[in-house]
Amino acid sequence: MTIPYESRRASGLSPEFALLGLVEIEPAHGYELHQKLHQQLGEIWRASRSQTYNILARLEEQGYIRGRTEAQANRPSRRRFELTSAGRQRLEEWLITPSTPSAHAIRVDFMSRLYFLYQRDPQAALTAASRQAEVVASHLEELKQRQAALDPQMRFNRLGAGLRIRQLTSLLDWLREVGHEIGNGT
Amino acid sequence: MTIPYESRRASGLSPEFALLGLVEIEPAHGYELHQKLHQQLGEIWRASRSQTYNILARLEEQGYIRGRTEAQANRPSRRRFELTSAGRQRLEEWLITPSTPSAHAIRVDFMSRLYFLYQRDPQAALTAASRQAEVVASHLEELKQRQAALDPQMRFNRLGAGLRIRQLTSLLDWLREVGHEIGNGT
DNA sequence: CAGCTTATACTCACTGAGTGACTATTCCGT
DNA sequence: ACGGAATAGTCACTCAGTGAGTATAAGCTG
Repeated sequence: MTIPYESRRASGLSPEFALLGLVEIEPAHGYELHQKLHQQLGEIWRASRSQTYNILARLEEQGYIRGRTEAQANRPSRRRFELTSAGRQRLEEWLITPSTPSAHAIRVDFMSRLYFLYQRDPQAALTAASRQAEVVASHLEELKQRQAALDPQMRFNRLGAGLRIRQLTSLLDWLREVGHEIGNGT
Repeated sequence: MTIPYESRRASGLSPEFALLGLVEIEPAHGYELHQKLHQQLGEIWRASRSQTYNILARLEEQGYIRGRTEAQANRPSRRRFELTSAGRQRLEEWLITPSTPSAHAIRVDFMSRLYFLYQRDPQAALTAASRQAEVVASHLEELKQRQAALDPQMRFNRLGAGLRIRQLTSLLDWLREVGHEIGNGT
């Protein structure tokens, strides 16, 4: 059995879905997508240009987007990408699936999801935020129990676990605040 | 001019230095190092066995460690690694250089440093912690200013920046607590 | 108006992170 | 006696991420 990609690499996030989302809003070529990523989600993702192209190439290879070369007079020709139906499906699935409860995943993956959901419907974003908060909260409980069970001798392991717990706690606060902020339109 | 490795990849942390540190304490072979990494720093790093071997291979290629194959009767032969002088130098340098001020770097890179420093001399660990706290604090100020300067229209960029600030703040609290905890020996 | 930088648009070759599957042998428990 | 853990390591792979390079036209500067 082939283990699906998502579970194989819960970390290792890249702006893959953000690019799918941008392409869905409007088909565009790589250079343009890279710019949008920077302007609109620049505090979230920091992909280099070649990284953006890399991801687009992979997405095309995997059949989630399809690019068509457009020749231009007086300019380098370019490839305009659009979603395939597989890509659309993948995007929709991502939009309704909470991120893994790590600080990093929330900051990049969840934030991207929130961005796209909000554009469609602020209410959907609100729902996503509270579902995400639940996932984080339950993971937090789990971590707390695990820490309690850690060998007290393993001091640095405990400290490490303690940091995680703290970070998740402040993450949770933030998630709830985001819910509020979206709720009452600023 | 070649840009040095460290600044090229401030993120992308791997248990590279943790392995150097373990080898310094006691020369060992890969399997053993992997186990120690798990037992002693398992809450911090989660490297697979092959990942550990990968890193060891690279470290050897780069001249930081040197491995000698030991044949064993009735067991697969193994390679015992020890630090080279370049490796020792690299390790010492790492030990006195604060981590980049991101949550992830603190959790893995800084924690590892603290672990090794503490074994040598709790006082050194204390110093490292307060130096690290300074670095984080100053980065935090920078972020706050950058957030204030962000276009308020870019709501999601602001939210993203806000989250970073929160995470860094709780990080800083934790760092100071760690200082205390080390200070009064429990 | 010659010459410089900047913007457009993409390609390539690379190092490094991280995983899973595989090879072999020995020891241990049932 | 026999299956499974433990010991010890290799291999081939995908994905993350960077820097340098290619080519052309628009814009501006002295």
